[in-house]
Amino acid sequence: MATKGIQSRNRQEVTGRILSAAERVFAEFGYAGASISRIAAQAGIPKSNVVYYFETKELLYRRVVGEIFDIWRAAADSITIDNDPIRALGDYIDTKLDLARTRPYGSKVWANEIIQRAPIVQDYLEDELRSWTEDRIVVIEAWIEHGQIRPISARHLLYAIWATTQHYADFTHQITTLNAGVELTNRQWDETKTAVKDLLLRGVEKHGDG
Amino acid sequence: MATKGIQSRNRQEVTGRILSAAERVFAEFGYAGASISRIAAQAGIPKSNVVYYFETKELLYRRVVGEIFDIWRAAADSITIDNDPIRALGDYIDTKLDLARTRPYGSKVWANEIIQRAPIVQDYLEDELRSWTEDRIVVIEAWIEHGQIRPISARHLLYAIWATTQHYADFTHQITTLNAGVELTNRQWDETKTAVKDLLLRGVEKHGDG
DNA sequence: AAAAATGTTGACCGATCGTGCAGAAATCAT
DNA sequence: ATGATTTCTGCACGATCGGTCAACATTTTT
Repeated sequence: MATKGIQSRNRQEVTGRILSAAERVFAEFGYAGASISRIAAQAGIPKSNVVYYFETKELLYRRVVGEIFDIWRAAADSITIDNDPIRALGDYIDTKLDLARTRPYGSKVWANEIIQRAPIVQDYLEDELRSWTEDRIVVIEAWIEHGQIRPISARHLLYAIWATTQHYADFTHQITTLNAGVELTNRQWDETKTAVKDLLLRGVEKHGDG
Repeated sequence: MATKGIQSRNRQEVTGRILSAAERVFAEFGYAGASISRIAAQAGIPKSNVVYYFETKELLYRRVVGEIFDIWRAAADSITIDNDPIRALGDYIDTKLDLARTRPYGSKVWANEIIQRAPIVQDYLEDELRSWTEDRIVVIEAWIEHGQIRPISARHLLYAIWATTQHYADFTHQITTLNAGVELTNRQWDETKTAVKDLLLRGVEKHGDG
């Protein structure tokens, strides 16, 4: 009774491989350019097997987008009214830059989807992202009212953090090319974290040249 | 002898309509998802006519990417060693945000291409973008040496400016959705310019709370 | 006015797409 | 061991893709 049997175990393993392959292929070819057969080849199984587990290309795609959305949402757990603003925002930037490095394909899928006007996941934007964003803005504006940070635009601060952190995922190829064609080293990723926080949070801190 | 005749006039008009339609369709569907017939329909001409003027989908695409690349390059004319740093960078941000508003499709095409690892325009990156970027970094580092700005990372400052300004083009749909579903007004675009410069240039200025 | 060059268009080709489906293979329940 | 259930796979379909081509229309050149 402890296990669910070999079939269930395989089901989870195969669907996991499909999702991972799909995230990569959707990122590298876009929704229209990603074919089910390419995803299947990337996962090492026949095309029909992908359809068996996810029914349609669109349903598979929604699962991929939903995963990255949930991960990003969890990354902002530090933004609460009781936390220190600079530390909370710094942690958020660090976490998002870590995700830019470890899950670049997910970020690219999201970027592709938004660029193309969210034809598939518009409901995510209107239901979950909108309320989520408003909640964070309330927290940041409370920090301002309490005199903990400078009176900047909370909304545009969030947008700037999203833009900058996701840039290091979505534009990895451009950054690598401008880095003599080699991927960023551990040290360079640390420098990136420091530089991004330095640039963005200077404009937030109360005392300019602390 | 003053004119080139009716044919030349039409040639320019038709190719212009095709390029404009292609920029939009490539942005909204990605390279693979953009079909020649859809571009033709957007331009109001038959598919064969698009092929007649641009031969292949790839050549048409390269023309579209080349256009936006040239426009962006010109936007950074203000970044020279003789200009005041804060004013020069502020002008650059203003100009790029204007372009985000007036040429959002071009920005999206570029984003799509880089996300997909520049399969078509890798030579642009290695030849033109690389040297162009190094030149701007030299200017910013000279400003630092002359004590005109704080010693920030010139490279990451450039990346932050690119990321943030292009975010308002590439993620227009997300921003609109988070703006109660209506496009940004003139006033909101002005607020955006102010907020972006406030956030990014605070970290650059020599005297923190001027 | 005739010839040449340029522009325009629909028909067509082989390839690939998403997906439906029948049946084989493997696993589970009894 | 046997039947039920789940998993897996090859094949076939209509649609669409990028691109070719020959026929036709218009403009330019002679």
